[in-house]
Amino acid sequence: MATIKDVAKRAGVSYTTVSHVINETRFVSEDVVKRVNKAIRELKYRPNQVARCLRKQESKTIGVLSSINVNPYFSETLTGIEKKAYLEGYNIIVCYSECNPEKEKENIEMLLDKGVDAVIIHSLLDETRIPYLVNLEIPVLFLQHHIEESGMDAICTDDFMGGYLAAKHFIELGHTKIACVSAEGNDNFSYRQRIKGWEKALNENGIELNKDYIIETDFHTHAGYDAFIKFAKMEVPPTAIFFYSDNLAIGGIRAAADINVAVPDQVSVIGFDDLFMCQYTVPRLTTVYQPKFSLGEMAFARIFERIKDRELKPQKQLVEPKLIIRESTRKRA
Amino acid sequence: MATIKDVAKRAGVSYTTVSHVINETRFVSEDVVKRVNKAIRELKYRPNQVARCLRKQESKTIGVLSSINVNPYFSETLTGIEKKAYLEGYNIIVCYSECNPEKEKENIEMLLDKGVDAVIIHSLLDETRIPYLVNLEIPVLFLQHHIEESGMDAICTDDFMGGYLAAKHFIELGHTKIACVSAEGNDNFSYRQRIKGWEKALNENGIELNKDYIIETDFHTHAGYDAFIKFAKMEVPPTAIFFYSDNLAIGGIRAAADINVAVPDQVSVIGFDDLFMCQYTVPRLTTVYQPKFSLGEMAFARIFERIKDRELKPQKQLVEPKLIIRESTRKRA
DNA sequence: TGCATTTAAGCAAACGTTTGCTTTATGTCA
DNA sequence: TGACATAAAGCAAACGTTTGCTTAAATGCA
Repeated sequence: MATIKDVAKRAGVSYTTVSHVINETRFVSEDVVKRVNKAIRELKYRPNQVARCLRKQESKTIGVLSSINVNPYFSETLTGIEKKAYLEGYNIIVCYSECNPEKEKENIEMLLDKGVDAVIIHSLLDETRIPYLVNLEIPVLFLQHHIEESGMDAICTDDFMGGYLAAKHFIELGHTKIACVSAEGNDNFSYRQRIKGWEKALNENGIELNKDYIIETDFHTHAGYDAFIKFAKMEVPPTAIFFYSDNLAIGGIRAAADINVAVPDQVSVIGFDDLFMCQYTVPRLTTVYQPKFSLGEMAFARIFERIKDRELKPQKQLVEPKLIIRESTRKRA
Repeated sequence: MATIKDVAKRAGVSYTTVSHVINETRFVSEDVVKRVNKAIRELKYRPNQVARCLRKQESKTIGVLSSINVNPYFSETLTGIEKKAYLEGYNIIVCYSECNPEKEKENIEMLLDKGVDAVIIHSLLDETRIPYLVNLEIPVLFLQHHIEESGMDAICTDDFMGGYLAAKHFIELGHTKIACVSAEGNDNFSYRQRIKGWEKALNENGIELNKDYIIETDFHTHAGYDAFIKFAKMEVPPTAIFFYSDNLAIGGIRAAADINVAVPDQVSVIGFDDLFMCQYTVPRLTTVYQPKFSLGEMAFARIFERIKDRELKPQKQLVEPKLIIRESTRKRA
């Protein structure tokens, strides 16, 4: 591989000048610019980013830490981040914490060692693990997670609104026995918000929250399957079920088919995310849409701003979710 | 951030010695080792990987180039790569070519500029774009793609066998009007193999290949939907359809539901990949399983071998697929 | 004791850039 | 013509490591 010195030699100038030609950091006479560019072309020279990074202390690389990758939801967001990053000449290093605090911490350290310019955290980490994040010297942005007063950026779907919309839709359809399947309980920031919005809609309409109608479980599709069956077997089963994610809801409607419960005739179902797959399930899934791809794009756009202007104050951006009505919900019989 | 010089000063030794302590590259007296390690702990020193990379010409980072990320199949493979990489202290930079030759090339160049130690290509790139890959000085490995004589490693599912298994299953169930929905025609290496295996099974059983029973389309779920309807509307519709991917097959069975064609009673359906989702569709999808996660793990393991021993000759590894029989296939009525 | 050998650790160049400071050549003006 | 300003480009340090070569001290042996 040719270096800047090879280019300089071939063009008959100092390598300082070559550097200035490449970066357009000071005036160079037309004639010299031409010679340098010619040499660059002839040698197929490309600046070594590692050396540049060492000298400039910026790597044009950002780290993305996800918890896992099983849910297509994560990939779509990642795609949004990557797309925007590419346009600005940035690369992304992805790590999966697998919800393991040890791996999470190690990953963050690896990212810092590699000199990433910023980190996007798209991980359901619980709050005890924040301290070592707060005083990194690089910008940190949380996706779908927000920690008050943490001094970090956050971009989140308005989960409260999402939960509210789901419950309200059920109520408008005449349902009162409304259940909910969540992932992961208290650690889960999104869930807490959704359930609050949910409760609000119930309260506004004088429907009491029945604790038996809430199942907390994990985020695997099969957990949705099991939860549905549990509800169906209750003495007074709910007539409407809100699943924390489409992934869970898909398990739910599959369970319904297996035990001959008709969705939506007997039970209405709402999911969350609007995965692509919702358009292909039987029945097609009513769900709360969140703009996964855009969330990724926004995340990069924001972190890029912060990289360029280190004085910017952290902020929180909320993105509006939208109810998408398909075939899995219906007026109560 | 503390540097190696800070550590050296604090421990009262030269920074050469600190380096040797860290890397265990030469004997250092017990006493000095202790002092150095103490200083490292006290300063929370971590070696700067950028500087190390510049000097050693190895980055402990590999590049992964995917075409896109819409199919969960990609994420699962990526997860396998990441997991193995993490265990060896490697990070991965992911890029998406979006099937755009320009972006693909740019991405490869960016990866090289960043000094990645190897590249895994998980992209359906067509063969015209190979030349600039063959003489990179770093190992290159193709996932699910193989180019004869290219001098590059490859790890592939035995697509020929996969196609063969699918067709044979249909034949054993008594089907003779057997159709096929593929993605992307001739550029697609996997597809060509699958269709060959497919043909072989047909030939062995004296069934002629009916060109009208082959639809070539793209890889989107909706393309599977449309293809199913096209087949259903034929004068003599097929009684069995093999979809190039589960993603397409899922579209297909959704179409069946919409036009009241019973799967599997009227038409049997087989997919390919064994996506997680196959267990939750209605009906559950019979499919050709390929070990997506393991493929990722194998890919990293192999590329790691090649990084460590640059004399290794490129090789091709074939992974056996497996037919998973669920509910979408049945004996011909 | 004196010389050769071994042991432990330091010196400084190198990796490929960027950038503050300096130099050289040219032009301007009284 | 001489003093000074300006234009264009070069020099060399710095980024934080690794590593070949060297040095100083300690040891072995006659």
